[in-house]
Amino acid sequence: MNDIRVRFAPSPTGYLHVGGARTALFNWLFARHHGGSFILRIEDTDVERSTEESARQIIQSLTWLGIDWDEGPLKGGDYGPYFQSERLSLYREYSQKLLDEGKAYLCFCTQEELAREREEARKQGRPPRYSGRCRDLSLEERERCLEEGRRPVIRLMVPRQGTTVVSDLIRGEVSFENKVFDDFIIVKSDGMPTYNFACVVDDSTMKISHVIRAEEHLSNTPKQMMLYRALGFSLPKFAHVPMILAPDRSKLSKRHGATSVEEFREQGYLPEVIVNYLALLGWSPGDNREIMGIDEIITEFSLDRVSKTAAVYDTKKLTWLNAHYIRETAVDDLIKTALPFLEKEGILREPVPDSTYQKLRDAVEAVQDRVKTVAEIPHAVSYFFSDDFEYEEKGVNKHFKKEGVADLLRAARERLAEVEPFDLETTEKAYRALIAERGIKGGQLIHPTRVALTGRTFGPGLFDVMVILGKERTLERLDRAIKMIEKL
RNA sequence: GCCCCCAUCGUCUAGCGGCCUAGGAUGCCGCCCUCUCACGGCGGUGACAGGGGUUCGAAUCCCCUUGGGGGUACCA
Repeated sequence: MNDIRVRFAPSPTGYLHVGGARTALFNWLFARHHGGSFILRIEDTDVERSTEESARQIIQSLTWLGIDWDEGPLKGGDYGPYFQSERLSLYREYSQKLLDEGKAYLCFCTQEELAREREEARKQGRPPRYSGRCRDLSLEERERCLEEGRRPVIRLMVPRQGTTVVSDLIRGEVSFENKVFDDFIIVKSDGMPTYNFACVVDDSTMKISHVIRAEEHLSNTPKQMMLYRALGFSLPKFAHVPMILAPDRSKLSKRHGATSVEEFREQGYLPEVIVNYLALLGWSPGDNREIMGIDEIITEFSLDRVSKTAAVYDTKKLTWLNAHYIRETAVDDLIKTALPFLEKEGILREPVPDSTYQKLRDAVEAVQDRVKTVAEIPHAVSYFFSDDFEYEEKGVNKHFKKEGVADLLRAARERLAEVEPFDLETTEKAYRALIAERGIKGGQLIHPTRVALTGRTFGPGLFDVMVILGKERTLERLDRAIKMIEKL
């Protein structure tokens, strides 16, 4: 492992959504490509919104995706702890240092005062920036405020002149006039560090070499650079990856349906599909490859092939990719991932006995290229496991209400009764013979039979269905359908 | 309001001055295969936001406009 160190630093305030997952993935790919370290750090300094449950959830989602970390929660490492809430003494140490060196100061303004000032400034068309009033507080004034029990925040003294230039690996040089920034808060009145401060202290003390994060942080970067300078830390390299937008081009949020990794999992998407798809959102290998295995992506990944344009994620393409992977997956592996779904839908219970497993295997194989998600499998195979199904109305109208269908099915039933062994070849031969004798089109017999056996007008090849069901159940279902048709 | 970023088919993208009458994928449409539905194969639809420059030559470089996104919090 070399000295390339990157991190993913989510705040545990909700599920891991596709944007976060993509950021995590790019960091991870970068680390794996270069043989560096990938660190997971939990940014739980927002006491109000952070939850342990959310942290657990994020960790679970990352694990499911196969994004593993070299240092972080559950794993440890030489630069821990990896929860910011456990690093408070570190932030205290550095904020005190800034205070001692006169690079930061205590501010006693209340949130109400500040809000009022902002409002005032907005009305007058001035930028809503903090005035810097408390910079010049006298020692006495400070003492008095402290004695009154006011809880100050700590602000960084920001240079009023000059320019801060961010050197971004993806966007090139981006410059900011220092005067657009105010003396921003680095420690809140509850003693917790703000994002910009904790982030800098941690990235530096954790020896992060490349800060790869979403573009929404680009505007924060000059502030962080000011902190690096004030603290005497050396700068990491920055790379701001484009955002992922919801289909309506707005920022991703809860109201956009399935945006969390967890939801995609529940909907029957495969982790390797999410990874493949996400890798292609904002990055491409440079040629026309789209279906790429994880190892392939790792060897090809490079930051200079990351685009600058925000991407809208499109579940249509995700679904296509998922269907493709499902087709390519070995049946036994597919069954393994489908089992929880099958169980949930009451199709079967674990442990699956050998005899059932064989049937399950045949059934899954039969529907494998007909489903787009694993979650569709239970419904697709349900009639193989339950005799108790309804006939589709469309099928009844179209195929059961035809003249002479009952008679035709009766004839078919008699032929099939004599078929031995009952396999693909023999069943089809029997049917073809009957079709020829009657001088009808294949579909005229095959369609009503399918409705009789499955209740549906679509599905796997009819003879596959017969063989998987077995002779006995095939005949039973034909009998049942004939009876039903006669009552129509 | 101010600051920053971005701009190729509906969507994801290739393109880094001539190879572009702009390539691939997905979606959609049609045809073929076929017992249905899928799969697969073939074909079609569809984009350089607009305007100025620079250049022998611009999707590619520069400027403006427009549009989209982000930031501007005691959120991260």
